[in-house]
Amino acid sequence: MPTKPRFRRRKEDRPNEITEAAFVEFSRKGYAATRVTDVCKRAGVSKGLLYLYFKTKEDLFKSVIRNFVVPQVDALKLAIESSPLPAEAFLRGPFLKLMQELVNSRAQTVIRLLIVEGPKHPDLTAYYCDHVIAEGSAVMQKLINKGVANREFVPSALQEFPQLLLGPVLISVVWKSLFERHRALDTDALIAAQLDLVLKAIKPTHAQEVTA
Amino acid sequence: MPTKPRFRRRKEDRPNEITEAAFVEFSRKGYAATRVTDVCKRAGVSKGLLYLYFKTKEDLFKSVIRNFVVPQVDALKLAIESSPLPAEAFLRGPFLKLMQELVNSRAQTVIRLLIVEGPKHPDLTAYYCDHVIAEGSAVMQKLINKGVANREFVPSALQEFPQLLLGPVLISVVWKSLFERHRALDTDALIAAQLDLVLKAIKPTHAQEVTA
Amino acid sequence: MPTKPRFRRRKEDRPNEITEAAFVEFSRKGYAATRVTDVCKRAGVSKGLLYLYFKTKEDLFKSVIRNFVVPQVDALKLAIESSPLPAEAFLRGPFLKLMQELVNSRAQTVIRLLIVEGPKHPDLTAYYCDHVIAEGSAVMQKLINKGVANREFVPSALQEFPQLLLGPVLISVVWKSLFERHRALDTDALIAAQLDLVLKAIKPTHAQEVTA
Amino acid sequence: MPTKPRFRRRKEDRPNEITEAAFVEFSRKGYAATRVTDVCKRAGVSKGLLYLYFKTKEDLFKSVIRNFVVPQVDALKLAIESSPLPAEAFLRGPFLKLMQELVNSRAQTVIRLLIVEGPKHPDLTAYYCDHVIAEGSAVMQKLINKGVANREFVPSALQEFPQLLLGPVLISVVWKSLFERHRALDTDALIAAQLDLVLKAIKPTHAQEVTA
DNA sequence: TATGAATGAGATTTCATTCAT
DNA sequence: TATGAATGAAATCTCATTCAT
Repeated sequence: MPTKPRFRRRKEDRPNEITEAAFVEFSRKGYAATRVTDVCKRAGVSKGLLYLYFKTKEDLFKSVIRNFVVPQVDALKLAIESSPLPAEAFLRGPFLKLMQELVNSRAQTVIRLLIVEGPKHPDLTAYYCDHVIAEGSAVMQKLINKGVANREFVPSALQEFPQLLLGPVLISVVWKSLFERHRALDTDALIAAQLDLVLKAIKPTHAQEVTA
Repeated sequence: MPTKPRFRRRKEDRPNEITEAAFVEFSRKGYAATRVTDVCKRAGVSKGLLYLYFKTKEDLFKSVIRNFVVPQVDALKLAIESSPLPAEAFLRGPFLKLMQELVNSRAQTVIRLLIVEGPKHPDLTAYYCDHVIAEGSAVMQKLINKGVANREFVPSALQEFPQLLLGPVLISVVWKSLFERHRALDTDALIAAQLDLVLKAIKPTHAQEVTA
Repeated sequence: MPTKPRFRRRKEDRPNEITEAAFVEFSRKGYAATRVTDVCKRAGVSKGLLYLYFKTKEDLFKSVIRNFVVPQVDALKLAIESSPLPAEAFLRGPFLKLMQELVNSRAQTVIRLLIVEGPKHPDLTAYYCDHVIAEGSAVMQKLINKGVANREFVPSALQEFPQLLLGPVLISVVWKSLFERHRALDTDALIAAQLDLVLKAIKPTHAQEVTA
Repeated sequence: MPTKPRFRRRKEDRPNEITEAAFVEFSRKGYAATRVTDVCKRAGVSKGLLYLYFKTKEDLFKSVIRNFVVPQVDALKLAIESSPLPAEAFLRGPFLKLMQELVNSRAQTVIRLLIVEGPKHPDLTAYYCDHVIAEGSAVMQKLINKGVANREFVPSALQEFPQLLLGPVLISVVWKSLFERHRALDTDALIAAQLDLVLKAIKPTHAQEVTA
């Protein structure tokens, strides 16, 4: 068997391979504690090559965030917009599942990294704000509004603050990274509970139905 | 013998002064980016002295967290236990105010620091878990249960997951540190909205009351 | 067989093209701060090709020096030897002009590079010493001596140190690279002044002429 | 005998010790090729300490230049201004000696370093221009003018370009660093020759004296 | 010939921690 | 107690050079 070739020459794949490795390292140790060398080792690449594709460590970090964030939001948008289900059914079905999965996905890492490093990178948070927060909120808002229009829901503050649905997701993510080893939390149940409470609050009561 | 000269600080104050200075520095730059020297400068103390009281930078960090966390929880416990108000009135009154204040208090900093550094310090998160999470949850749970016992509230998942009330607090804290400069968020309204929705969900409806 | 296509450069030109590009880069940033990559870019050539012609960066440097130095000296030699003018007329005419031009020519760059890198490359300075210094001095010496023989000039230390004529050239070169932006210097006048003073010193005075 | 103490605690001397060491290293290898580590080793100091006193390597370099330049110029100024000698006697005596010594002094190194690094550090050359070039020229100019006023000298371009006297000094410095090992040059004689020629040119001739 | 992706040694700089005073 | 000069390990980043293609 031949020795490992020193050169591999795969220009197109390299940036992704490196970003992937960086994601893993960052998610384990956080940005500051991750050494560029470790990323290189994981990617099976020399330091020089990493710096060929990413001007600085910070650059690499931004690339990690951007790479893993956009697909998620797009998936959500697509799911909501293409679904024929009525609002409540959609929320209790695909939407709940998506939120529950978020907690165990890479989103967890990205959220933690953002919380940590965000304040130092205004351009990154601006990007995130526009592409994730704004679009995500808009899409959820549209869904709630559709329900109100349908008479599935009564008007409520949720129309203004659709992100309330994500409160337990954030709690879960933080919990998992901090307390999971000390105390279990059934994040699926937590997220479902919030959805349930909120739906109970915004669904017309019998009295209202009668009145209407 | 004369009294101690006033310009000479009493040594017992030193650790607190240092912790206080460290809090400020950590909250501005985060743990990794804070230099011990800066903490010393702010505290008006030499490096040697700091290392007399705190074995390592990490040690200092833990002290910061512990110092600012316990009083908060104690205040909450006291407020809940000593209040004569019925559950809903308490939630809509003092409790809401307390949650809203949390967002602008030092809690914000502590939460961010914990998220960042927590994973590296299991003992710290264990401590936090026991003293803040567990006690805080217990106290909120007792409050909800009291409301249920009173027939103010119907049974709900909130009894199992009282932390759902804090979802919007966490959202607010994260928002403030990341997105505030790009997009405003009325955190008071957000927190109030969640409380309102949840109360709507767990208060007996007319129908239920009649039935019951 | 058809003629070689014109868009394909003939390989014999490549080394010169590279040396030319290197000259430009070296003269802008100095040897150490010039990256081989930049030379390649300027020459429109890949790194591999550069290293085909020049074993190392140092090698390239030496080639630059040699390439631009020899023609200059040859021009001077030719000018002096083929000129029918008497010594003073030659000095005040073509020689002065040549010196003045030197300051703005590539010689400036070469001199700076030599001063910087020379000490590290004894073989290069040896080459330079033999081909530029020795020959240049000899040629100027011959000129002065001719003037003395003619009775245009009286004997003087200039016969031993003809390089004194170049003092202001060196001053000008250094000045231009260091101080020009802060303080202007009329280098043409400076060089002319030295020539004038020296000629005044070595031309026979009336008294001497009479005596003689 | 005890082991070498790790700490020496000589705050006041350190910057000078380090600058001195840096001077030696820079003068041997030039700025770019000198490693900070080498300077530290020579100074018997850790890298951290060097960076306590000098923010960057460049900073250290500037300090080297400034430290060795000012005393020289001050010495020249003092010598000229306090001397009772007539102009020619001063030039042939103390001034000649000073120029000759310059070649073998640290000035040689400083000049080489300046030529090499100057173009990259406009602030440094500005400083040098003001403190060395301007003041040096002014002081030489005053000397020449005094001689003209005295009728020791006739008016000449030397009044405008006193730096012509330094031409052979520059030649000598460059020669020593580049060609000395290949070909000897009697720099003392070279400098004296220039002075002699120039004086011959600017002293009144017999004819002129008679006429006048 | 010709390319340019890939290497890796080595440079500068930072900062938590120590300890002579 | 109290100081802050001094340490040195370790991190990021650069660039001359190589070699599979």
